[in-house]
Amino acid sequence: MDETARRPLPRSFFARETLVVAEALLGCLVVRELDDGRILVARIVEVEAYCGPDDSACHAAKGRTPRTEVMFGPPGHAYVYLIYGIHHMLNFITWRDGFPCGVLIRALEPVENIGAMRTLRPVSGRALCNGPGKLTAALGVTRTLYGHDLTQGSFLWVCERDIELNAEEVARGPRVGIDYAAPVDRDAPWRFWLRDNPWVSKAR
DNA sequence: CCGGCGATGGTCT
DNA sequence: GACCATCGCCGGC
Repeated sequence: MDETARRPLPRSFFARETLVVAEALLGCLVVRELDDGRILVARIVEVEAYCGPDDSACHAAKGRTPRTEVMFGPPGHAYVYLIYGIHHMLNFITWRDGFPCGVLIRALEPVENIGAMRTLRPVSGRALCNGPGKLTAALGVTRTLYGHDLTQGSFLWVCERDIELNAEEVARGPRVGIDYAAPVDRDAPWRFWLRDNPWVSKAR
């Protein structure tokens, strides 16, 4: 990847409706700069949209709290939280200031510096980053990146896709792991993935 | 290959 | 004190 291709996507990319951003993120590259300067690159192959206070699956539906504070701010920032006491989840904040919503990154296809990823998460095969808790481990993403500005080109950012993507390559369906949500939200087809991509997470 | 279950800690009631 | 936007292990096939 050359230097121009590593430019971070601007805030205007994230400042669109969450479903639009979610689908637009497919095929894009996540770039992670470790504290020692090493650069890890991976392609986004699966995401889920969480669409504001009226979406009962969205954390912000339960109100504004210290944890969800970043969701209520401007788009283009990282929302990282811990789930089940073990796994970090990585989300990108979308749309507009004051409307809490975002996109969960659920699976990545490793592209560059895979050896470093396997040091951070020593497993073989596709278990490296085919799940939301796996990919944060493989990229060394923790709560220290909570609220991080994704448009600055440091530590964590996103680059536009470097491949062609046709509409028929994109699949969509209900989100995973939100049984507690209202039926209308449980059933909403707000999970997007690259059809047939082997790095997509196992449906649970 | 698969299904069930325990781990583990921050967050909110 | 309950709830989790999950994962890995273990046992059964």
